Amino acid sequence: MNQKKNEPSVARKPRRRKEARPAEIVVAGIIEFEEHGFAGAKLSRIAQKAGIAKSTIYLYFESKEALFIAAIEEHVASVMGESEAKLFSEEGTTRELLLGLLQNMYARFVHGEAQALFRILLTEGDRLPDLISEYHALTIQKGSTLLKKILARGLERGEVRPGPHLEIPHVLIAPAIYFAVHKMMFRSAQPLDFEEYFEAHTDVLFHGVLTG
Amino acid sequence: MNQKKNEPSVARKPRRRKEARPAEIVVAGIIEFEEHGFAGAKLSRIAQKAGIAKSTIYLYFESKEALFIAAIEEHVASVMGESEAKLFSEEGTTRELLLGLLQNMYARFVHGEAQALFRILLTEGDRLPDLISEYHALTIQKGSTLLKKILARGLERGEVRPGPHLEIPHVLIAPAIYFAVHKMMFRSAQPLDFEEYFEAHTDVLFHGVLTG
DNA sequence: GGAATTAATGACCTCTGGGTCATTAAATAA
DNA sequence: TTATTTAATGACCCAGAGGTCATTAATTCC
Repeated sequence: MNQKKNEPSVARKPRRRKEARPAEIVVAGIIEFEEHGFAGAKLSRIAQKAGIAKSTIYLYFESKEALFIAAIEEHVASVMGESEAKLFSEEGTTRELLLGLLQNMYARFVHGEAQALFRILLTEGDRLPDLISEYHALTIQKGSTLLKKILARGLERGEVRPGPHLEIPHVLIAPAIYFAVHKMMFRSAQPLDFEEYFEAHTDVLFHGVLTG
Repeated sequence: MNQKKNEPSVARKPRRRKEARPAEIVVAGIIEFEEHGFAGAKLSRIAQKAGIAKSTIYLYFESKEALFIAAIEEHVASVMGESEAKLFSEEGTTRELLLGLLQNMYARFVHGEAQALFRILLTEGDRLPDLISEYHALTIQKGSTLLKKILARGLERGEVRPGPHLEIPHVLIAPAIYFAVHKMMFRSAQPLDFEEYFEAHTDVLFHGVLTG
């Protein structure tokens, strides 16, 4: 059973790691999956990005699909984790609370790492219904719940006018998502100026839902 | 040079077409590309959808990439073609004009065929800068120009308040795009109710930019 | 220092999928 | 009816990518 193939040759440079490897592979994987999608991603390129051999990936992940899922899962957790509890601080005017929420959203989806994740899930989400649900819960669900609270509080304080937006707050943050989408599609063709856009968004939003 | 391979066998059913074929292949291709992206799309599956053999595709298209580009180009033209000139009819209140524009947008991007195209370009646009530019010109560019006109007219008539939205009208139609994106990602998880959403959108929009 | 362990490797296997081509049969011409 | 043209086919080719495995060398254990 022992044929004499695999005569390896000389000179390799295998310094050890171990705990670090999986994370490195995941990082390289995220980049590759974001650039090429699942089908277009190549394990050889991921390995290259991570500075290892292709076969090394299989020491830590069972398959391309397994790596994909692990990578997305970790990214969902790490990117969407913290920093939402303090947003609803009960202090400040409704205007200030909304402004803080929007700044947070733009920071995440337009400037931050969440954009890559957003793009991957938008593209490849059909194969990952569970992750989509989790992502939905961590972003849209959580965000709109928070928004509803802010609006309800504002209504009590007389700062927010009544209307259907109290139940469908998505409409209010939609321009932020639109900006992210626009950036993904048209960043080469015709980029939007962020400062102007942000001002237009808040301006319309405030005039649209605030009293006075 | 004449080896005796390809001993074909019996019984096929090749009734003729000819002018119809390319269009059929394009339709099957659009569906396949929308479902699986460029890299994930299989010519065998496209052929199957079109009811022909895989090799028949090569009678009409040079390669997978050529088919892809031809398919997208045709779809951009056919889906985005007509029906925008009459939107700005100079008659009616600003409110009515805006309402008409929004209904048109939702009809295209949420209910109509433009959604598939939108998804493909969002996913695969990086490889097609020219098509992206064309698409941008036909949709965003044209739409925002029209919106600016409506708003400018409204400003003159005293129906629209001044503000940064006059220059960045994207903010006003963003919720429609958001709805389409939400539908693409979360249609299984948590679909939005269209009627409610549309009402919230128009309500916030009108309060946000109209006077009185 | 030597043996056992194990992180890492690259040659190799296999199969899928884009692409080619000789052959077939329906349509058309003669 | 026969010959010619051509739309269509399926067998085939082959590169590339996912995945496997015997081998290697750094590390650890004694």
